[in-house]
Amino acid sequence: MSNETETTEKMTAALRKAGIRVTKQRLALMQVLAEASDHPDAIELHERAKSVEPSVSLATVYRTLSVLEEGGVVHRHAFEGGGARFETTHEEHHDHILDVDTGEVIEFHSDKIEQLQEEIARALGYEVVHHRLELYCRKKR
Amino acid sequence: MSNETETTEKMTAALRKAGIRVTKQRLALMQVLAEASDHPDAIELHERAKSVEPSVSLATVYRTLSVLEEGGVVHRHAFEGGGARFETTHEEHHDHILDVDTGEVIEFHSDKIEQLQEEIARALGYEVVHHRLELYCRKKR
DNA sequence: AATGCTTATGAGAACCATTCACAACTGTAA
DNA sequence: TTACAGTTGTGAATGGTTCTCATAAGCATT
Repeated sequence: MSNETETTEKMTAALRKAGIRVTKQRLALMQVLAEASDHPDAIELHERAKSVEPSVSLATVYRTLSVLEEGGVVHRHAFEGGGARFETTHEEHHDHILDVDTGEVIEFHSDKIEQLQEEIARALGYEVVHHRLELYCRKKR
Repeated sequence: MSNETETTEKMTAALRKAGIRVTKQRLALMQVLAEASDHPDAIELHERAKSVEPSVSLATVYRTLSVLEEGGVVHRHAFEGGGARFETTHEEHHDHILDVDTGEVIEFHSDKIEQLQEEIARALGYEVVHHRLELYCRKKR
């Protein structure tokens, strides 16, 4: 059994379980997302998905991404400049460093910062629903 | 001498100093910005500016906001949902809490968080050019 | 005050990412 | 295999923002 078939079967099972119909378009996009280690935008995901399954339309990419986002499978990021970029949800929450010169995205996490955020919100009578922390950076030389 | 005239003169001087032509549209928008204590978007600023000087067009609002942003007079924020929102640059840098129910914006600042950000970036070989920290919150009850 | 040069303006078209509308198609359960 | 609800591709619509271009206005110089 090839790896491809294996992942496809897993995805099929996951969709069935969630009561979402298994279509070739959805499988193609999910495969592309699973293989992506960067943070592609919808256009890029559309390109990649088309090379797996040519019948995928951009509208379906957007529709599927919304479904997957609601299901907690992917995260949508609105970094500065350009459209939304996506990544598959993985184990740990993290924030992002963006290289302002290359556009590269680096992930990081700080419990201390998260804790301080909670404290600040609490002191003002709020509780944090979610947050956005992006460091726009330049490589030191 | 009325207060209005006084601020108008100050703004006129500031524009002249920066080598930017003084127009009634720019004065109107700057007055509106100076009076705003919230974080209005371009449409809202256009509404307010029109009530001061009816000839202000939306295009000019956008153009002027860009000029003022480049000059460091205003900050542009891209919070989740809807268009950009603006505020006049004041003394201290700060981040934002957004009430997810009301859309209200609260400003806060944490030296500790800023310091941790620097440390994290430095450890990864980067220096922070600017950052974005937004806490999407709900009022505690 | 009139001149001339340059920049700013209003109106509406253009843009771009994203969503929508709808008729055709397809997955799924019976 | 059928029937029906969920999904799809296409192309049009949307909404915020920027652009184009002819006209208007600011400002330094007479």
